[in-house]
Order: sequence, then C-alpha cells, then structure tokens
Amino acid sequence: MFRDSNNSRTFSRRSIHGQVAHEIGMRIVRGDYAPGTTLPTEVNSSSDLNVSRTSYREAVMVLAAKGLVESRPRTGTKVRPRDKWNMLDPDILAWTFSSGPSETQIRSLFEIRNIIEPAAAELAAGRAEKDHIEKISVALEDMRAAGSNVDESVESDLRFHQSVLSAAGNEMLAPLGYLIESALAESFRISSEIPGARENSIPMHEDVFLAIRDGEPELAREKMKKLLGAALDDVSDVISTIETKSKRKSG
Amino acid sequence: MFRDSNNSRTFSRRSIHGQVAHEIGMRIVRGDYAPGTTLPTEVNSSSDLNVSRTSYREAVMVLAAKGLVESRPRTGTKVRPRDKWNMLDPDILAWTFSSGPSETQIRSLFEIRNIIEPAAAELAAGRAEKDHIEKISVALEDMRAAGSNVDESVESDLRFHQSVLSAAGNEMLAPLGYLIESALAESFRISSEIPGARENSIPMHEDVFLAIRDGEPELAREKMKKLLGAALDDVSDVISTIETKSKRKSG
DNA sequence: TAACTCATATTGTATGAGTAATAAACCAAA
DNA sequence: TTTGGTTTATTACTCATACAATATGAGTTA
Repeated sequence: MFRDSNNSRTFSRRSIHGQVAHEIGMRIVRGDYAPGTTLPTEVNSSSDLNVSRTSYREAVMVLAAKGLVESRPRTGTKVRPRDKWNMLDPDILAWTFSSGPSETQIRSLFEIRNIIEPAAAELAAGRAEKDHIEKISVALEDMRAAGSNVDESVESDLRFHQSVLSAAGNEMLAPLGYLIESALAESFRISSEIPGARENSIPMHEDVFLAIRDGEPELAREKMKKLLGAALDDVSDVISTIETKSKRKSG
Repeated sequence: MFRDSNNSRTFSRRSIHGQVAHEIGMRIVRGDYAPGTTLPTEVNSSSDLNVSRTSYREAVMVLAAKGLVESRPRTGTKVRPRDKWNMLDPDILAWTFSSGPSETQIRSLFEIRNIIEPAAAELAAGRAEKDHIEKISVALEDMRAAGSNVDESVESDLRFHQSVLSAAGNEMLAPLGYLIESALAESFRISSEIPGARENSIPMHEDVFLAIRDGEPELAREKMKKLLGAALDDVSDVISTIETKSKRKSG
C-alpha cells in the first residue's frame, strides 16, 4: 500500500511499539498534544490504542529518547517544550515534514543548507580524493541522463549534493547535510516541476564540480552559493505550493 | 556524589532502564561493542546486568531510537554502522566526549562551528531585535566581570555565543549550535587556562557585538571568523592536552 | 504559618507465558 | 550439483499480572 521511501528511520514499523511511537510522535509534532500537556495515563493510552501497557511504554521510551516527552511517577508523561526536542533527529524531521511543515520551518532548513553547502564545497575542493570526485562526476552524468524523468532527476540531484558533502571529509557534516536534504526532498520534487528549473541548474552543478575537481576552494564556494541562490528563488513558490496542498488535504 | 552538569540529557539516570541505556550506550560509543557485532541475547544481557528483561528492553528502545542499534527476531540486536548513528543526539555526543573523543571528532565539531557561527553572526546583524542584543551585551559584560574565574568565564563565554545563535532567528540553527558548543565546553575550559587567551579574546567578542548591534552583517561575519580563528589556533594544543589526559587515564 | 505525615495516583520493575518472525539446516526434485 | 521448498530452532516481540517506588496534595499537628 505505501512505499517506505524514508530509509533513515531508526525503528521499524513492523513492531507494535514502532507503530505506536510513530502514531504518538505524529500527534505531538502535529500539535494534538501541545507542549506542557500531560498524556493520558499508561493504562488509558494503551487500552485506547488496543496494545499492552508494555508495548505502549516501549513506544514512550523511544519518544523520550528523542526529547519529545518526559515521564515521572505520579506526574505522568508530559510533552516537553519544543526547544528541547531533538529537531535534527531523522524521525522528528520526517514527522514534521509529513504533517505539513510551517513556512518558518522550511525556511530554517533552507537557510541552514545555504550555510553548510557552500562551506562543504570549499572544503571538498581542498581535500577531495579521487573516488569522491568520481562519485560527484557520476551523479552529474546521471542528472543529464535523467532528462525529464522527475524521480531519477531528483535522485541524482540529491546524490550530487550528498557526494559533495561526504567529499568535505567531515564525519559530522555529512550526516547533517544528508538529514537536511532528505527532509527537503519533497520540496525538490515540487520545484523540479517548475518549467526549465531542472535544465537551467545542470550547468551550475557542472561549475561546482569543475571547481572541486580543479581544487579551487573559493570558486567552489561561489559556484555552490550561486546554485543554491537559484534554488532559493523558487522557495517562495515551493512554499506556497505546499501550503495550498496541505490546505487541500485538511479541507 | 556527582554533579549532573549535563542538562540536555533526554532520559533520567534514576531509572534502571536509564542507567542501562547509559551503560550500553557508552560501551558502544567506546567501541566495546563494535559496529556490526551482535549484543548478547536479552536473557543473557539482562541477567548479566542484574535487571529484568523489561528494563533491558526499554533501554534498548532508547538506543534504537538514537540509531545505535537495530533489533530483529532470530538475528538479535546488532550495533549499526557508525554513519547511521544520530551523531547530533545530545546523549551520543556526550558519551563520545566523555570517553575520550578522537582528534578527528574534535576537529569535525570545530570545523562545523567555524561554518555556523560566522553565518549566524551575519544573520543576527540583519535581524536581531532589542532583547537579543541586550542578552549579548549582558553576556559580554559578564565575561569582563568574570576576570580570572574559570567557571564564570567559560559560562559567560558560552552564553555569549548562544545569544548570538538565537539572535540569528533560525529555530533549527540555534539548537544545533547549542549542541556543538556544549560538547566543546570542556575544550573551552582547557583552552581558557592558556595564559592570556581569555583576556585577548574579550576585545574580539566586543567587535562582534558592535557589528551586530550596528546592523553590519558582513562585518559581523568577519569579526566572528577572526574570533574563532584565534580559538582555532589553540585547538591543536587543546587536542594534545586531551590526548595526554586520556592516555594518563587509561595508563 | 510552617513543617510534617499519610493516602493516593502514576510510573517503574519484575516475572512467566505464549506468539511471531526469520535465518539456517534439511530434504527432495531437477 | 543446483535449485526450491519445508522444517526447525533461536530470538525478539507481545501480553497479563503483580508489586515497588515516588511525587503530589490533602490533611494534621506544632
């Protein structure tokens, strides 16, 4: 029935506790359970969901580990304030984006992307080894070959950026970038439908690749900045598209 | 007995499952259980640790939620490859740093810091509102007042940087920066003992503050870059100090 | 008013039984 | 020998139940 396109999930949906964690996590992120409020007691929640108290507790452990909730005897399980959540957790990010992210959330991520990627390109140009450069090159070729096929186009585009990130040789930067781009993948898909956007971006990708290959850090940074700037111009359109979509969904 | 200086922990150490999660998490991060290896079975592990299977399982849920392990029937619970870990989880970061972080890990974080903070200063200079600027100003004053008191000095320094980050007005950037700086706090403490380092840095902090207050983004970026550059010069010393320390500990 | 006691509600821990998933061993047919 | 299906054993998963620990607030006393 549903494609499990998100491969960064940390827990399985097969298990009961996984499903419950997913369900409650979504409710919290959506705002059904607002920060500061107390969840129903374990006995009530578990019977509402038709699962054992054991499974329900295991699900709560998962959410607590991500900073979403906090449990204490007698007090109950409370939703923690938003600024205590591990916003960079893959699941929380996925939940956030699957339940209609706010405009500010999308902007925040785009902004971080614009901070990280030019820097990554700069580092990559100074450090990248042969196989890294090869990977970037292959991704670029695939982008060209994808033509008007949206899925392949988005996939190879993502792969291009991820390759640059891992070429930067920073073991914490790469996953961070990967995380952000996965979250934005849906936005990519939408913006790729803007007429001409895809074709125009290929030469800019090539500029980035060449700068990295030739070991020119400052140039690589500039070209990446330019590339993302063009993407940024589409953001407003993307956001309004998403807003419309989510309104349709809920209406 | 022990000060709980880390306030970003997502689970309590009071509970049994919390203690077990901490214990196993440390073992994994330390490398006692290498990626790819299988943990002992639930019955064995729990009896080894003298806890019930329930508590042990709840602990494993916590670790699974952070991407450290993955459980399946028949296969057992395996440690996932390092690049699948949620490295930016506060607990994982804390475990990493409490068990003698590697030189590359420290460098990675410093590098990310040098990417994020100048950008944050630039954004802050363009956006910061009155109360944000006030906060930064207060932190700067406290740095001056701290004098040679290491604890207060480090605390106000951290607060300065955090204030800049939240002044940048990006709801994802602030926690990210906070996370990284907390992890590096111990390094700050060490570098603050380098003669003159602290005193010399105060004017540079002031430059950053003034640039933000006066709304000069490009200048703010430059000044923050300069400030961090000076800190970076001490990194090598810091690292060698830490290396020596951890060798003494294990020797 | 303040400190102290105690009942109560809620999460925390433990145990035992049974279920379900799956990797590996096994066997049979091609 | 290879292939394909079947069985088997192992392991995590789920459940129900009982009891322990703890925080809260009401009530009580100094």
